[in-house]
Amino acid sequence: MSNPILDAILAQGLTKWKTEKQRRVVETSIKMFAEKGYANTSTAEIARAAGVSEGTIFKHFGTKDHLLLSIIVPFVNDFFPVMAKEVLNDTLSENTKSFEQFLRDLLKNRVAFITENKEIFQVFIKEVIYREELKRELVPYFTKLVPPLFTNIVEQFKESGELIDLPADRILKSLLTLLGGFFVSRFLLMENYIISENEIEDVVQFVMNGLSKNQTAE
Amino acid sequence: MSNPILDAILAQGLTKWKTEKQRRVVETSIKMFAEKGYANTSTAEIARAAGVSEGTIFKHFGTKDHLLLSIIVPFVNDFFPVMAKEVLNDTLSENTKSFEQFLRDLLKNRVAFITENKEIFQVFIKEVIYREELKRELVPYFTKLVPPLFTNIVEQFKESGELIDLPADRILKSLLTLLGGFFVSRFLLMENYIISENEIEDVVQFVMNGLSKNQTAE
Amino acid sequence: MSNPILDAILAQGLTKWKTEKQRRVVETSIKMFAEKGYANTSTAEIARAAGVSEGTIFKHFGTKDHLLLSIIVPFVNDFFPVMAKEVLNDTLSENTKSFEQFLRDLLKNRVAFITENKEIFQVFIKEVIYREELKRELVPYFTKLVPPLFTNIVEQFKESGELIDLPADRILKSLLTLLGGFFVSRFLLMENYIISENEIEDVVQFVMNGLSKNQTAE
Amino acid sequence: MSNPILDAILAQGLTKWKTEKQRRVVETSIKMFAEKGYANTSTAEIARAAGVSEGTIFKHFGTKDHLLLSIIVPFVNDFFPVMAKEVLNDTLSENTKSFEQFLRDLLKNRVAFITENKEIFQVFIKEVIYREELKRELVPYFTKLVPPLFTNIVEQFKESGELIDLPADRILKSLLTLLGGFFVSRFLLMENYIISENEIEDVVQFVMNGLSKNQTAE
DNA sequence: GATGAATGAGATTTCATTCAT
DNA sequence: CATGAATGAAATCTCATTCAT
Repeated sequence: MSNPILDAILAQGLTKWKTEKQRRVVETSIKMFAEKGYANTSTAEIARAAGVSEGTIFKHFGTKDHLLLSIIVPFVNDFFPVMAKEVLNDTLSENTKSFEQFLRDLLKNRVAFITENKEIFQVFIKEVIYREELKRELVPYFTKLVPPLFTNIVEQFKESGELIDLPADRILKSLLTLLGGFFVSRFLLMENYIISENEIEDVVQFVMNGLSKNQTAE
Repeated sequence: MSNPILDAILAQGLTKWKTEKQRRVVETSIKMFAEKGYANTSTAEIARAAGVSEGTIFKHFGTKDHLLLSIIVPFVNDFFPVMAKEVLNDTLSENTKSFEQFLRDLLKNRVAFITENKEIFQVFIKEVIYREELKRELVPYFTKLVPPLFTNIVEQFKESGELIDLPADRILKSLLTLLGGFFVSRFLLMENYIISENEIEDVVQFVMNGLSKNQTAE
Repeated sequence: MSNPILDAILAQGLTKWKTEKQRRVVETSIKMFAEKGYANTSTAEIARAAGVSEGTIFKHFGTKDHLLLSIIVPFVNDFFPVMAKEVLNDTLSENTKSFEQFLRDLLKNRVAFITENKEIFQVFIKEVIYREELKRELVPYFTKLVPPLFTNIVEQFKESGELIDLPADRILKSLLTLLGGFFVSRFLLMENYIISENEIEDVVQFVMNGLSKNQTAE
Repeated sequence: MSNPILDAILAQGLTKWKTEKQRRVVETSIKMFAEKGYANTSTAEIARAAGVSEGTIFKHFGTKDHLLLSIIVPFVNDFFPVMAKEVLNDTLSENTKSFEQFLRDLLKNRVAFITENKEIFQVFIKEVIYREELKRELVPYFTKLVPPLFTNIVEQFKESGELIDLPADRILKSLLTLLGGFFVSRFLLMENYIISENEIEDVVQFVMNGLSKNQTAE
């Protein structure tokens, strides 16, 4: 039942790094893990690039693995909960008149967030995909956490008649697959790529109307 | 300008593995690279699991890196060209009456292919995402190769009035993003997952009509 | 219930070292562990003194700890079983007329054996005393194994009237304490010390008659 | 000719530890050294367990080695001199009528002392046996110091006719070997073992009369 | 006096690769 | 073609010790 990585995730408070050198280690690690991957980055390289001794890294983070978690955990703690509360509820209850608008706001918000944390996002995705143990522990965490966040919204707009009359889980599967592919392709495959408002709008339109022509007219 | 990996890709003929032991090495490597990633699999482990000596591996493959390429290259050589010729042209000229039908056939075909080569697909994706040098060399190869394959088809169905009136590159971006997300999520994140006909149909419908309700009516 | 070190002890067959280099590693380790102790001997030192690379050590022995066991285990397997069968039974049934004679023979035999394996004996004792985990696993092994070997003999000579009329366990406790102290002091504290026939005879006399004067006569 | 450890032993006065934190460091070190040995206990562990900073340890003790000496030296200074004066002389001149009684008193006294200082005794023995340099410096110290303490007594009781007519050094060798084995086995191998009056009496009887039956009779 | 961040030397361990058989 | 012992470079990690605060 015990899940050490999730335990670590939960245990990690909001404590930010105590010293300048620790901060430099984390920042450097993010950059190097994002570029070459965790397994291809040595602690010696990190130490050199961060201008600290290797001892310092291990003094503070214990193991290289825990250094990785020290990067991933706060990101995970920020990414989904924030999505849950700030984005979903706030957006939904006050401003949003339509699912289309909700989707547009969500996309803009998450694109902005990931653009700001692009390298951590890369590290996170790469390691979740690459390392079986991380996948085993984190993927269920998401698949349990994320769909419920959206189910209510989808149901609501199905009732209002805006969304197609399919079971919410099937709607979400398509939607999340597209959004996942969107983020991964844009932030992992196309580096240095900047997502424009127009592109977000294309995605929104694609989600809403698909590719066939005469959806609306006549 | 020289590109060693592409060179290797092109140089590699259709030669299949000569000896039983070589075959076992390749098969074992695929399994282990798929599960733990290239960087986390040692040649000693492969040798043990394949029941050969480490010497044998290096006799045949020279380096561990070349062993990886010996796995990836034939896969790449199969995946896209086959897609190009067999699927696209054949499908298009003879059977296909609509883009929707083309998309359905393409998806079924590629789902079948990847299901058969699931582990190699995992190795391929993981390493392309994980290792900068591989990404730098292979991603442009795809972005140059793949869109042209589809441009004609998209244009054709735009003219026939089935597809929305957007520039082909924007249509393709949305489409390929979705399809990429579909394959990656189904084959990398959800292991042991079997894709049903129904699910393919859901994707097709989503691509064609999106999520909003009143696509057709009134 | 499982006991990894005992498992290793039992698993270890009579296989002697396969290669010359491995033999040199073991021999060098014994010398260095005996002199400076396991914890104060680095694998780098061993490699240098044995004329092999560090890699070779770890290729064959896996860990430094397993190298230690590779030394201790065959020693343990030789020391006690041999004592049990060859020394006790053979000596007892055929040659021995008295407990005194049995004790004399036993002492000579074991002194000869340990003199031949002095350094391994030192390593063994030092590590059993020094490291809690080894003690926890090996001490019960001895306290279960050794006393039964002697109980019969003691009982037999109690009946024949040669030995004092005390419970065998109390006799053995005194006897084994003395013998243990004898071996440890002579082989661990006094190095380069050679045990003479006379000294063995003194021990035998001490065991039999103690230090008080008027044991026998008048 | 200079002997740093002996120098330290002599230099160390009766100064007890000045601050609470120093006391905690020493106490914690004794426990941890006794359990895992000096070499397997890090100063970081000691600091954590003692609730002080690592800096504090080095502030007071300079080096880890000196911390060990700060434990061993007062013990050595207590153990033998006290034995010399209080036990030997006092006991001898006033109360003791026989060697047997002297031995009994000595054993009771030392058993009580070591029982009280069991962990320090363990540290002391372990490190003397384990580390060559300590052995080289401390063993001669004992072999020079201890036998003279007993020679007079042995000679006296040889003259009085109680003890066997052997050279004192041979008598002492047997006796000290037994006593050493007794203390080491009881306090190092059998932990949590409590030595009873009966057991002491058994040892005394063994020393005086040995194991053979008809010492006295007829 | 006390702290604990930082260090660097060195320890153990891993691993792709070589090569004699 | 096949082996597996051997290597050495590099990786992760440990730890006594220093020092600014």
